[in-house]
Amino acid sequence: MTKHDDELQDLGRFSEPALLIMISLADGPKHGYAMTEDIEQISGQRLGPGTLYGGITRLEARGWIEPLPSDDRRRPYKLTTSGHKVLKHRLAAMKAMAKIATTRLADA
Amino acid sequence: MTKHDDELQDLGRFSEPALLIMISLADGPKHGYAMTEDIEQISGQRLGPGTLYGGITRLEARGWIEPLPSDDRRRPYKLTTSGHKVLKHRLAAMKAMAKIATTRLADA
DNA sequence: ACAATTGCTACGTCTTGCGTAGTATTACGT
DNA sequence: ACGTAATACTACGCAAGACGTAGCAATTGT
Repeated sequence: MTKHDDELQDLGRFSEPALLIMISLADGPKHGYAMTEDIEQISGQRLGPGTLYGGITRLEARGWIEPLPSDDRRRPYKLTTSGHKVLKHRLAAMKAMAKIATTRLADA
Repeated sequence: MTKHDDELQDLGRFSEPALLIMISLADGPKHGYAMTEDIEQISGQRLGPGTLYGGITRLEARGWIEPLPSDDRRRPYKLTTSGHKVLKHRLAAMKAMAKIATTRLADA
């Protein structure tokens, strides 16, 4: 497996919160609190601070998101190029899985 | 929120492994080892025994899958009615999220 | 008979999820 | 101007899940 594939393959535990955070940033840069509200809008679930900022920290450590220079107490983040690529890849996999699964449920 | 909604909403950490296991069973009953291979086929990732049987145990505890009478040393499981419903709901949510996210990535 | 595969159990550890508490700042109503 | 609510985080800690390793019995293939 190439190094390139490693990055796309090595998703670790690509958890729900981390995914939601990245999707939230797909829109454009946002700070934590804005993500909470955006995620609540699109998914119906509100992440507590522990979940949210924990996820943000891990995503930053992986290089999938990065902080932008902040003027005030807000800490905005954006998707990195790498993060963008990973998200895209992940979404394609999700769609493929959902399609297979739906067919299976329907046939059974 | 009604009790019915609770069941659909309270997904806990509806993790990747647990989802894969349920999708694998959407096909029809399978035992653990067969799930491993099926999951590898459809998702490209092979779950180790710790991940797999841990997930199975938790899904059974939640009442989303249940064991079938076994003739030999294999332990087959099937989706319960509740599990079927939860999976269906979950897939719909996944698709909706994937759609939103894809649009966001494309527009940005 | 021997090796490989099947099928699972039983751990232990590391990572995540997630709730709570706390703090400081801004916005809003009265 | 004052109090309250909302904004925006940090820090902490427990619980649950992910995941690897080791081990073992039964079955299959050569």
